[in-house]
Amino acid sequence: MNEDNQIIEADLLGMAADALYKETGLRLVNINELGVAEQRYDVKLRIEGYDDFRFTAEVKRWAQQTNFGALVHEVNQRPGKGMLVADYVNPKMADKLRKLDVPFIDAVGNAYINEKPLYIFIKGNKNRVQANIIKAQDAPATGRAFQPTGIKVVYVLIRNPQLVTAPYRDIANIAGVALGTVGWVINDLKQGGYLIEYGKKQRRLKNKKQLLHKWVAAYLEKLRPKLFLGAFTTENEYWWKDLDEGIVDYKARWGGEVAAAKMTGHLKPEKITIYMHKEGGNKLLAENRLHKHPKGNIQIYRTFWKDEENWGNEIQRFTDNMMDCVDPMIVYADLLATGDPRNLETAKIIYDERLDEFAYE
DNA sequence: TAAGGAAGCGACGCTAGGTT
DNA sequence: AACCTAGCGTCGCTTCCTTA
Repeated sequence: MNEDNQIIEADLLGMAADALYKETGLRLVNINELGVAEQRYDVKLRIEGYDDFRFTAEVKRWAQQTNFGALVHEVNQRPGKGMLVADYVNPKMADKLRKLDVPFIDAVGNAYINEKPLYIFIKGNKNRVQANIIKAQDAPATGRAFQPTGIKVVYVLIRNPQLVTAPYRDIANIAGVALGTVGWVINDLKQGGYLIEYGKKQRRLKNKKQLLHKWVAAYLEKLRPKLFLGAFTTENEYWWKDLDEGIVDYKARWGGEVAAAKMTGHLKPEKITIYMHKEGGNKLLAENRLHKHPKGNIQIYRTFWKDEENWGNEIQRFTDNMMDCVDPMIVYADLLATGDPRNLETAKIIYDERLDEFAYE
């Protein structure tokens, strides 16, 4: 509801820093302002006196409610050393985070920081009323529009404006979700001010820019982690260049940096992101000698959209004939998720060139 | 009859509490 | 401290009902 998330997150950051100071006497200061493209994604921190300790914060309300794996994934994807800044980290979570060596601080003084001479581990501080104030301001994302299935629906609605007025059954069909889901999503969008109804059975998206940003955040948090198949590696460093458009033969597409490079020419891809359909996946892995490796630079995700052929002709207008790349919306999200400065720069370009204009009312 | 809404159900994931 | 387990809430599906 309240989309002043930046403010709330800044508050949360401040509260957590204060709490850490009270517990340890260490000051955490913000040395970097907002991120790119209105989406605040990250803030850098350092501990005063130890100039070397820099973290990139992942500010997270409702840390308890979010998927733990996704959370760790997100924090680890921050550039440099990621740090979770949360409203409240319960003891269980604290242990798990420490095990995985994920630094965190929360608003009630729990913390884990393990950097060379410095070792801090505080857990068990209770969730106080103060933290609850933040909670009270907006309920957790319990609305259906930004849940995994809702994200699918919103995606096809944004990409296919005519579809907004189509019968629920059609929307459900194209988005690949159940009929019952569509009503929930539409109502949630209405309530959030992202959709209006007029005349008889007419609907229209509203506030599309903000919707897009919300979609990106929700996509990264709720849906993409579920699509993640794993990290892979291969001997030939430039296999992806050789493959290029041939990737469509495997029913797969480039995402992230490769897609961004193709769209803007502003990037030399280091991490390779692929979205692949169920069919053709094994062939893709085998014929290109990709094998699983925890540190591999090839990130593979499942596609969440249905085959484009079923979408009708309207969709082609939006894909810009880049049939070997995923939608710019997804590329944009992929880039933001890395947090890498050059990627953020490129994300901005993609936003300006391919997303901003369509998002106008 | 076509379309949206509601009920009910199962699957899943998280939490708290107990046990080893 | 690490591991189970039961309990509970949420999500999303299918099916049925209501309304124009």
